[in-house]
Amino acid sequence: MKIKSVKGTRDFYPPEMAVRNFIVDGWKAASIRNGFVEYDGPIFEYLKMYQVKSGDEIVEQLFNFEDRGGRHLAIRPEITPTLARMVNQQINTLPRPIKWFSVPRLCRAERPQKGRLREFFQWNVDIIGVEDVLADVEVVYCSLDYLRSLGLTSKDVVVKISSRRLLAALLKNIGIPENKLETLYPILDKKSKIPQEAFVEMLQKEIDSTGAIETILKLMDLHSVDDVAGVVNLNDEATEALDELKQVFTHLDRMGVADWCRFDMSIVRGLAYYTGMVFEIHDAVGELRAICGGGRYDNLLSDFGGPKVTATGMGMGDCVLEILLREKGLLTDDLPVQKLDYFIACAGAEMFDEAVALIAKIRQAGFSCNFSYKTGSLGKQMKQANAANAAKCVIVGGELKESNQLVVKDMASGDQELVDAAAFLK
RNA sequence: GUGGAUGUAGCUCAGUUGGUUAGAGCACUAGAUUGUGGAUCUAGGGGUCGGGGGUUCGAGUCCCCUCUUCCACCCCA
Repeated sequence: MKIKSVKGTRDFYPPEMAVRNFIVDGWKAASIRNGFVEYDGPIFEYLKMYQVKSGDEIVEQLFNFEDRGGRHLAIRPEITPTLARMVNQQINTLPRPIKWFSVPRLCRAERPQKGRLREFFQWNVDIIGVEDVLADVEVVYCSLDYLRSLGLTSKDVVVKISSRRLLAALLKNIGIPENKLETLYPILDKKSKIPQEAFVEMLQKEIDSTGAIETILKLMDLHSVDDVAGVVNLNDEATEALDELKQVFTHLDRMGVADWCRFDMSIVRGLAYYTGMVFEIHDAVGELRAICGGGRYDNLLSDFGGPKVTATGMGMGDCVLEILLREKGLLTDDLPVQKLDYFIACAGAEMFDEAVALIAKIRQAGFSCNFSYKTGSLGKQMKQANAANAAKCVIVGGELKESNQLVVKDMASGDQELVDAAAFLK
């Protein structure tokens, strides 16, 4: 029976693995440049852990199962709950601030479509224990530092920034009752994804005051934090939240990434989990789903039974990123699969034993080394050396017996030289 | 979960109103080439035409079901 790969999964043959490593290695390097330390958790957790934050409807969207001990478990669809659990467990001994990153493999039981699969990798960076908005800014900066390192520019991607805190304060300011906020957030989040009329219609279902709707529409179109005060009279909470967000943009400017960023009140983010600054990074054209998203979540640790500790972070998936990089020509299919230091070619079967000894010696010296199992023609072995991406090819031939010498050939230049076997690798 | 499109070799695709033994390019393997790689030439392997059922003397081709992949919706942590 022929077994197929499972819906929404990918097989990473060496060329695909090279692409994955290219992306993941970049993520790790950027994390380290920005002072983050790596962590990881288990790939499955108690199902209950994901229900705490997202409710029962989440169960249908993740892979869950019961183990032989009757435990209800789920393959992780995100790593933030695991992070919260891990930090809570050792909150009293961990030095703060906690700046951690991870590149977990995640699974979600959703229907696959462009930029979304059932199994993927997601880069996460989080800062726990810093209340200052500088931490939020650092998370944004770190994401941009990575994207810039790939060759993307502020013409290719845009960071859309808003604040949950500001949004809540402004809505209350224009007479929206507190208990309406939760229903309004998902609607506002749709602003840029649906036609204007449909958006207004959805607002009308929830809000009676036409004045309030007009104000919301004006707010949604603003592109600068400085214009907010001109649309709404600010109460103390709104003023404070606005000052905080202005501070975010000031820091971004200091760090030299202000031209990548803009204020956009339609960035709300799905769940009620965020408490402060929120952001998404999109392709400039706006044709793909978000490359990256994140924000401040000050209540999550306490929601998971820990003390009240502030946190901010972001996640970036590999699927949309790969599509964008290909579109921009920053990812080619001929990415080098793997390099090899030495390939040993054996000129004549009678030299094979010496060749085998040499291979072991090279590997012991810490170099990568490969060879052909068949002592066919030398030309054939050179072909293999080439296919293996070898930097150098060592030919073991008559010279070894005649004068104890090896032929070392540089595969890139084609130059070759005779080297004393005793001095080789010394 | 809903809707639309799709499926022929590892990949990209031909395949006439239904008609003999289903083809090409690339890739792969071997040879030309037992002391020199990327090129060239020659040969070869590789297919239950996604799977199952039906119509027909006869199905890659027509019909039904199912699966996959892609796209959109729902959702997006």
